[in-house]
Formats: sequence, C-alpha cells, structure tokens
Amino acid sequence: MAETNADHSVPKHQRIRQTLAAEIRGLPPHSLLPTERDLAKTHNVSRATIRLALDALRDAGLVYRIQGAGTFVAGPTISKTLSLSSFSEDMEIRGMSPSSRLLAADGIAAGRGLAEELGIAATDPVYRISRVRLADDEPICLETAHIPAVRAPELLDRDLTGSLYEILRGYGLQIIRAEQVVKAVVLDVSEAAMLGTPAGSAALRMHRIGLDQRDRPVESTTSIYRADRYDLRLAVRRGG
Amino acid sequence: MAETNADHSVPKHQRIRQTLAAEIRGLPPHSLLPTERDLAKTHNVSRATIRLALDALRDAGLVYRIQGAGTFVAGPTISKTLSLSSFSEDMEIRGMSPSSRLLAADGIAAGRGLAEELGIAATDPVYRISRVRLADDEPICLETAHIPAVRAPELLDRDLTGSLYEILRGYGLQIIRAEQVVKAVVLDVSEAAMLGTPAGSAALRMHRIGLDQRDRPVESTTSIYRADRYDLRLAVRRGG
DNA sequence: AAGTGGTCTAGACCACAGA
DNA sequence: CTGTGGTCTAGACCACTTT
Repeated sequence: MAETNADHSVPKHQRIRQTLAAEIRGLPPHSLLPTERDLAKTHNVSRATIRLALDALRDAGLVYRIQGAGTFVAGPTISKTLSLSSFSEDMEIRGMSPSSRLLAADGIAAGRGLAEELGIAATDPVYRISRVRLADDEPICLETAHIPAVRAPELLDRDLTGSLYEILRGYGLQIIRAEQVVKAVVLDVSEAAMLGTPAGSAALRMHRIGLDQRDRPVESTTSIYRADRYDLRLAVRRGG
Repeated sequence: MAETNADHSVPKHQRIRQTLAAEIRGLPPHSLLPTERDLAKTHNVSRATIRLALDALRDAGLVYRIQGAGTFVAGPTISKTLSLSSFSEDMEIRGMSPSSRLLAADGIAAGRGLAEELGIAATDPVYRISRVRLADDEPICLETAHIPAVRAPELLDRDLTGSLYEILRGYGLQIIRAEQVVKAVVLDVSEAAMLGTPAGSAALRMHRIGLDQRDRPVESTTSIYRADRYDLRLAVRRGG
C-alpha cells in the first residue's frame, strides 16, 4: 500500500492554503489580504508556515504579492491547465464526461526511437495502447500510449477504457512531470474518419513523455486533438 | 580586502542556486547531491536558505527530491520554454536570429472584446501593431499586438522592429505573467502568402494576454505560427 | 537504526511602498 | 515615517527511505 492518507499527516500549510483559496474565491480581484503576520496570529502558526501557503497560492496564480505593499487577490484566470493532467482529468475540469473506445492494445519491441525516449533497450518490450478519446460521447482525440512492460506487468489485462494514469497508479507509478511538444497538423483521411471530421481539418498533435517521482520515463504518448473541439490553455510566468 | 561580495542586493539563496545549477550541469543524471545540512555548512548559511535554492532548482526541473533518500540531478530537459518569453527571446533560445517586418501600426478604439480583455473602456484608445516575425530572415509568425495607449504614450514613435517587451520595459512595464490560448488552424490565402507557405497548411494560433506585476493587463496579442517551422515545447508538472 | 528531506517555530534585520 | 513582504538564522520534531 503506497496510499498513506491519514488526517494528521496533512501539513498545516496545505490546509491553510486550501482555507485561504476558498476565502479568496469570494473576494473581488485586487482586494488586499491580511498581512502575513496577521494571518500567522489568526491561524496560530508561525509566519514561515503562512508564507509557504501564500507562495503556493501565488504560484497557482491566485494572488500576487508586492514587497512593501501587501498580498492581493489576482484577476480571474482562464486556464486551470498548465498543471499536468490526464485526458480524463482535463475533460472533467472542462465539465465534460470522458470515455474511451479501444482501437488496439498489444506488446511490441520498443525500437530505437521509443527506446531512447523511455531509457530502455530497443529490444525491450513495451505495451502499445491506441484509443479514441471522447468527451460527452463525441470523439475529441486519437491517443497512442507506449509503456515499458517491466513497469506495468499484465497491463493489457486491465480495463483500458478508463484513465490510464489511474491504472498506472495501481502499479505504484505516479507521473509527476512531463515533457510535451505541441505542433499543428492537418488531418489525413483515416485520422479524420476516426475523429468524425472532414479530411484537411486542423488538429493539435501533442507528444508527451511522462516521468515519475524519480525522473524515470513511464510513458511516451502521442495525441491528436480536433482543433474545433479543443484548445490548450496555459498560464505562463517569468521564470526566476 | 573583502572584494568577494559586492552583491548587496542579491539574496544568498539566489547566488547559491546559480552556483549549484552550474555544478549540476557537470553531473550525470540521477547523481546524488550533498544533503541539505552539508550544503548549509559548506555555504555557511542556514538550512532554510539552502532549501530555498534547492526548491527553486526543483521547480526549474533541474533536480528532483525524495524524502528520506536525497536530492538528485534530473534527467535532461528538452524544453527551455514554459517560462514566459517574447518572440525575440524565444528565437534566441532556439539559436536563431529574430527580426521583424512592420505591416501596420496605428491607434484605434478598443471595442468591446479588447476592452474586456484589457480592463479598459470600449472607447479607450489602444495601439495596434501588426508585424511579420522572422527567424534567420524566414517568416515564422504573424503577430498583432494591442496595448492600451495610456500605458505606453507615444509608443508608435518608437522603433517597432525589435522586441516589443523590450520597448514596454522602457515604460516601466514588465510582463510577469500571461494567459495563453493555443489552437490549431488552417491558413487562409492571405495569411499563407505573408508567411510564404501554401494555403491550407496548418498553423498554431496563440492568443495571449500579458499582465504586469500588479496583475494589470498590458497587452493582448494574437500570433499565428507556421506549423512546419515552429512547435511549442513545455515542461508540465503536477500542481500541488 | 541511521540519515534524509519535509514541516514548523520564534525570533531578527533588510528592501521597499505608500501616506 | 510606518508597515509590508523578502530574507535569514538556529534550532526542533516528523515522515520517510535505506541499510
């Protein structure tokens, strides 16, 4: 069991962060929050703990902070994305119901390209899972995932119509980070047919390598999203 | 003579972060770094200061940390992006030389849509600047920027062939955060002509609203990138 | 059992914004 | 000037990984 989930194991700063996030949702943008020292008193913690919570809220784009002036509620944010999410999570955030149609699932030798991406040998086995992903029963995306077989034995025996990330979590694999490359493409005839769009339509092609807590590659996935039903929303910040 | 430290305004943790980043570049992935307590001793600072540096390196994707085990060098990262960058910076990172061809520059009334995006009145004036952006003298992107006139008086008198972000910095405007929406599109005849590609080619359309330190909108920009010359690379992490 | 990163405290001084 | 967030210290205990 990897899931330790007891109440007393939740850090204070995380609880405070959630409390503050809820309060902030009720405030107009650019409202001034209480000072760090005040918050420390009212929550009975040290200022350092309050800062952990406020810094996390700033990184999430909920507040901005100005030295000498205070901490303020940020303007409304379009994008809940930018934080890594699976297709299933992504659609749920958008208020749609995700599902899958399995096209193919088999085991193959990795080959040179995948081997390099996944840090394994070219002859090592990988599982290949191709699916049409749907939101509210409408096709949104063609997805082909490759997972090293050693990392997820007997993967093909699982129910492959749900969230792949959820299944991988069952193997103790958490995808914590990903490298993603996004391109625009024009759909060919067979792709268009599977997505139910005219050939020659635009689509977003995303290639993703997912990495676990130890920075080991867990998946190499290519997804092709219909441009008319999907856009990518991201909040970007200046890197310090 | 203590010539070594003229850095009055540079925080210690930032200096340590840079020192460590340089050292890490010479190490193979998954190398174990010294413990926080060791680093604190060797840098003559407290452990909290070391943690600020290491946490920043983790957020930058340079190291990963495992409780109970240690801090390790992360695997190589494709993407230097995800941190907000102007077209000019973006191209320089990719090792290409950026330039611009000015298509049009004028002042107009904001209108309803822009007014809402920029937080001004529909009748307020905005500057509109349309450019073809080139990398190594090849057209890459069509870009139209809108900037509230009050924020950058006499903007049209500046040299508009360089980095817009650089010019805005001259007005004391720093774009610290942006909301971005990315879609795939198919180029129409006139767009294709200006980009030197066939009509019907794919392209990435990005719409960006740039915000300053106080979360005030500074620019609303739409860019259309040739798919055959440009892709978007981003590192994504699980949001805590 | 030993050692690691994660959390937390109770102070202190500095840099900066604003009246 | 006062008060804010930014930085920093020197401790402490906890949760976790590894031997």
